Amino acid sequence: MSVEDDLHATVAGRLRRAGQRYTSARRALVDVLAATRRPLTAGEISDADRLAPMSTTYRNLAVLTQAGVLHRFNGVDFSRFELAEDLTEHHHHLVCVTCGHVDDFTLPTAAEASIMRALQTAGTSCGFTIEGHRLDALGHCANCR
Amino acid sequence: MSVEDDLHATVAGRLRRAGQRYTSARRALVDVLAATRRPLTAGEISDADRLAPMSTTYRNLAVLTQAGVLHRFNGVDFSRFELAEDLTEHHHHLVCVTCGHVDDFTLPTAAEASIMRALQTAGTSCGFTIEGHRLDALGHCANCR
DNA sequence: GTTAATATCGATAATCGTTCTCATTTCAAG
DNA sequence: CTTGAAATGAGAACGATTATCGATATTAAC
Repeated sequence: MSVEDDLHATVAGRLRRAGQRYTSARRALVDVLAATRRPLTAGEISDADRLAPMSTTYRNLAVLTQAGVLHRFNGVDFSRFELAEDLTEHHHHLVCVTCGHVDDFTLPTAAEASIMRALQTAGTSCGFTIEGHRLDALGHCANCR
Repeated sequence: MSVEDDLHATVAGRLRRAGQRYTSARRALVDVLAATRRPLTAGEISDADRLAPMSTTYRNLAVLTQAGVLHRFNGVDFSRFELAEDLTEHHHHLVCVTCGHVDDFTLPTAAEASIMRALQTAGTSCGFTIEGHRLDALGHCANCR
């Protein structure tokens, strides 16, 4: 069983649990995101997926997000989507403040652990239950420097 | 000179440098944000500012952001605005993924330093020049738990 | 102070990413 | 096959944000 089959099997399971079907349109959408190392906008996904209709793209993005397959985060301009972290690996984003380009990167597990410890401490003192975090590095990419 | 006067003097300077005036509407907007410990949406600011017209609120939010007085932050639902960090202090956000509420919190300086060190290392290997970071904790607030 | 030049205000229209509607098509089960 | 439920796709609707433009206020020069 290839790693792609493994991914699709996991996605199919999550959709089934959510009472949804794993149609070819949704499979194509997952393939697009699995082939990229950065979060994509709905327009980029529609383009990459042979210009699928926006209504279908948006609906399936919502379904897949609801089922825990995708993760949505809001940029300055558009929303972007990526595979949920437990389907890939925990990572962070390098955001170019000039052109808006986003790349992925990872931190050593020791750094991750110390961040989560610090957040737990701060969160409980504010009455929040911390479940995750979002750490973006802001700067300039090679093109915009 | 009170701390509020100091803030207003700094804001006036930045607007002047940007070729803009510090009008009473803009002063009122800064006062609203200075009196709050969390980023506010345009609607909240308009409400707090005696229901100022949305068009004026949005235009002044854009002007003040352009001048480096405010920082725009995209929450789960709407955009939110807060005073720029160099006018207050470096801090992070607790974001409730259910209701979208956002609170501020700070980390010990040791934790901040180790985060920046880790980001510098990761950034240079991707060709990015790192200038800052954005760390948000995601979870549930006291109401939504 | 007056005045002219210029920037801001505020009501409204326009924009645009996103969501909703609904008739048509696809899918899975019997 | 049939049949019923779910998904699709074209287009309308929505809503936060932005642009427009005449009225108003502020600044600077006299």
